[in-house]
Amino acid sequence: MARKYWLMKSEPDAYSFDDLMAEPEQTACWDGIRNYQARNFMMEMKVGDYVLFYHSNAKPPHVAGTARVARESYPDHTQYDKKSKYYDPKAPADAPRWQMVDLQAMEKLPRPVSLNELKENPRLTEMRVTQKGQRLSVQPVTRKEFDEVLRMAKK
DNA sequence: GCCAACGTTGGC
DNA sequence: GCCAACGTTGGC
Repeated sequence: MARKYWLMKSEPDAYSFDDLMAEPEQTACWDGIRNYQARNFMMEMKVGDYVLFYHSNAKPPHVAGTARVARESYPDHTQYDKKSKYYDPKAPADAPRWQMVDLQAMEKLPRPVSLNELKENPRLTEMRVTQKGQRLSVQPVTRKEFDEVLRMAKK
């Protein structure tokens, strides 16, 4: 089965690529996704898929690094944690509503690639993150798009 | 801080 | 099932 490629957003003030790099084994669970479309994409992920780690709400917003899927989707424990801001009182105890994956950091990009650069690159016009009003925090990208972002980071 | 775009909720 | 109200995302 061919590897798939994804883009995942995080606000660096909340959790940055460097934070992921600093984790034991550079690996962490991606909890807190509370959007069905984003969750469904995570449930499609397989170990070894590659991820562009995108910093939203940054100045400017940018792709910061790459990661790989280290564990396929499993229930997000924060939905049952009343002290968590991700607590979901409607999640049935026997049927988890929300799932997460584990991500392992791979490489920090040689330089960040800004959203504006992505928008200006004619090869990336189909990328969802470059399209207006596209807020989805987990989105598929093509291999060509993934490779193109890496190529841009090396110039 | 503003606000457009979008998703969710809940009354009817 | 419709849709207004509301909440969130996230660029600017």
